Amino acid sequence: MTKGKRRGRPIRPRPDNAPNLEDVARRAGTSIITVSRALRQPDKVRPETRARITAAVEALGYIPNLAASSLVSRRSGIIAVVVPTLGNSIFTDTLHGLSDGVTAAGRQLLVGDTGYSEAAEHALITALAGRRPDGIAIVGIVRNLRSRTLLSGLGVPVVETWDMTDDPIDHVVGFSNEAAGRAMARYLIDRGRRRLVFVGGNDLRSRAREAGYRAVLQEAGLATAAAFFTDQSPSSFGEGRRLMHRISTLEPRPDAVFFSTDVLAVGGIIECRQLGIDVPREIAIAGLGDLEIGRALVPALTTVQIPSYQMGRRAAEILSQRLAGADLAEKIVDFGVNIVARDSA
Amino acid sequence: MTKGKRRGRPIRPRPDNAPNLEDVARRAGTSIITVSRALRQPDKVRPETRARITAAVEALGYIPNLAASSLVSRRSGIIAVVVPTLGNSIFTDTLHGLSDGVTAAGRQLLVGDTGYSEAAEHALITALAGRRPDGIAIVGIVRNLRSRTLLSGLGVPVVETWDMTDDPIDHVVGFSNEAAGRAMARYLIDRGRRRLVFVGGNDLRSRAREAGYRAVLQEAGLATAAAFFTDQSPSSFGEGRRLMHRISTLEPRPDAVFFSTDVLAVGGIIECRQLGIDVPREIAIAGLGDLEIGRALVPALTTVQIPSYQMGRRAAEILSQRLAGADLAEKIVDFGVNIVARDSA
DNA sequence: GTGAAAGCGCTAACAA
DNA sequence: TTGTTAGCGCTTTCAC
Repeated sequence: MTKGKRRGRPIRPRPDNAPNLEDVARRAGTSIITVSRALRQPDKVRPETRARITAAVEALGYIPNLAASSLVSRRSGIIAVVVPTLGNSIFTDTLHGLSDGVTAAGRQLLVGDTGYSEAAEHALITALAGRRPDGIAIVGIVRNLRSRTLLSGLGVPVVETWDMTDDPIDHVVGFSNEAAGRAMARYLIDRGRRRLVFVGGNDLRSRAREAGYRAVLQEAGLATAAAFFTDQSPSSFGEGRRLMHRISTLEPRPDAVFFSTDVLAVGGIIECRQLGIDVPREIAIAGLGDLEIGRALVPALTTVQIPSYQMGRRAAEILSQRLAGADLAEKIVDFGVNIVARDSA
Repeated sequence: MTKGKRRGRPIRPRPDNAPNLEDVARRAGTSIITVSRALRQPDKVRPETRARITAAVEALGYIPNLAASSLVSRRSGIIAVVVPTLGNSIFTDTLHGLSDGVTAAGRQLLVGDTGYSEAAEHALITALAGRRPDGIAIVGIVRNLRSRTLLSGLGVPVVETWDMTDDPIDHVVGFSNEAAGRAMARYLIDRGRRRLVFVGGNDLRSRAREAGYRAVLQEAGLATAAAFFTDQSPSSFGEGRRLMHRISTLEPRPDAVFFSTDVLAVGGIIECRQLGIDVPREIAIAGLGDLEIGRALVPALTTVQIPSYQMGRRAAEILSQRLAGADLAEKIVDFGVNIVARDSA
């Protein structure tokens, strides 16, 4: 069969100048299926034939069209990734882990961000689903029921990350934000702090941290934590400074502040230093995320460690295993909560 | 023609349970082409027919297979993105801009990182090319000739970013790293500094900044800048502290340090504060990138502003315009170099 | 406004 | 080891 012309009426030549299997086959003096095999299962082709094919591929600069491949093989080699925002390195670290874990298997990342909007999330998932990804990774837990139904109906492995749930769509690799709040409250109370403040955002993760924090205070019979909120997302160092400034005027003055993110906490430390407040003697300051800046800062920031990169890495591994045919019993991976005690609290 | 069975010998039913156009058409009592049209050009289909189709789509949860679509239409709706690393927010900010600029047009981002390796870069570009992306955005200038040839042979618009060149593969949206180095050297000299140091990494961008910095020193007849290098990539706050510590022991002590990244510079400021060195009175400190932390820090960091998000945004716009048929004459977009004078220098 | 036929580039199944 | 045939799900072309 001649390229660009079949039984019926002649059609115009391919407008795409990219060579295809037929071009390579013709040049190598073999059939297209042999070329296809030489590329995918080289040992099934006689070395001699293979050499001619390799030369032809090289000469033509042939690059297989993966759209055609995925159409027929039903494997796209794509992992779809949904992120709340690409503007926060704490999430792109997870993306980084995914990338590292996925490229080893020759797969690629199709990425989209939702801007924390459920509507945008659903639209994004639908759009990504059109590519028939082999697997899906999501930063966050999907709350919207339609989205959950859509995802579980896709018939591909799904990993939710960055939070914990009893009832993942498929897999979850994360940690409990509530447990993080609890742990930090306990830590601060154990160090003798009694007038605790919480600072966070309005997103679900931050709210969960607050809930845990408050719960422990209540159990300990302490006054409910004063709480300060920011609408910024992602939060900023400057916002941390502003909030700390307001907190410093409270009467009686608090002796500990748990900022829901390291970024805010670092701002808090900077502001304390400006105000001449001794951290941690007068006020203990703690954050969450274990950003590198917290380690370099003086005083070094006490924080809840979040294995952002590792969660991505692990999610990628789970997807890879599932795609290799494994039937993982362990659907829930809880990285737990680990407080890094440093100087600020 | 019945689904899953044609003229020849019967074949097994489709193993993929996802509904296709034929399923929708059957349910809507029309033909597949009409369904296709109803989805892509709704006004070309009678409202009545369209309603039945919409209902069928809804009922079946039909999601078009974009692999099939891109195979035949030769438009994939994919923008391929090449990033040196996903571990540095300065680059993922560009990714963020790309995402925002690209999703408006209903396209998606296929992302890969190279780890700064030319070999990995070539492999990645090849892999991405297999998806037949509609456009390609690259963080950095592609140096490897084979990669450049490959990219220009793809027949799709390409935008390089984050650096400047006279000879882009197609388009470049960036700034001159050498000019950044020059500008900062001039700034420091104009402020009366005479013993200048450079601190940077080993990557090409950092080297270009250093070259510009040194050139101005030479023109001004000053002693060549002492230079300190880090192999870390991305650089860290801690590394900035360590390097600053070493610099503080130099005799005679320098009176200005230009760190090639804000991250290093912030570390430098922290270390100075620890050492009791007055910034900027004793030593001026400057960075590059205009990270938010530099604004919140005390003293606030003088830096070279890098419009990371905007470069991504602009790159996306250029790709969109090209894909809409525009033949842009302006191949080179230089964002220029803008020094943000704050307290540290 | 609607539809039939052809075919995008590739791989699965089977045959030689 | 190599080749033939069918067809993945969709859009393009052309006809009605």
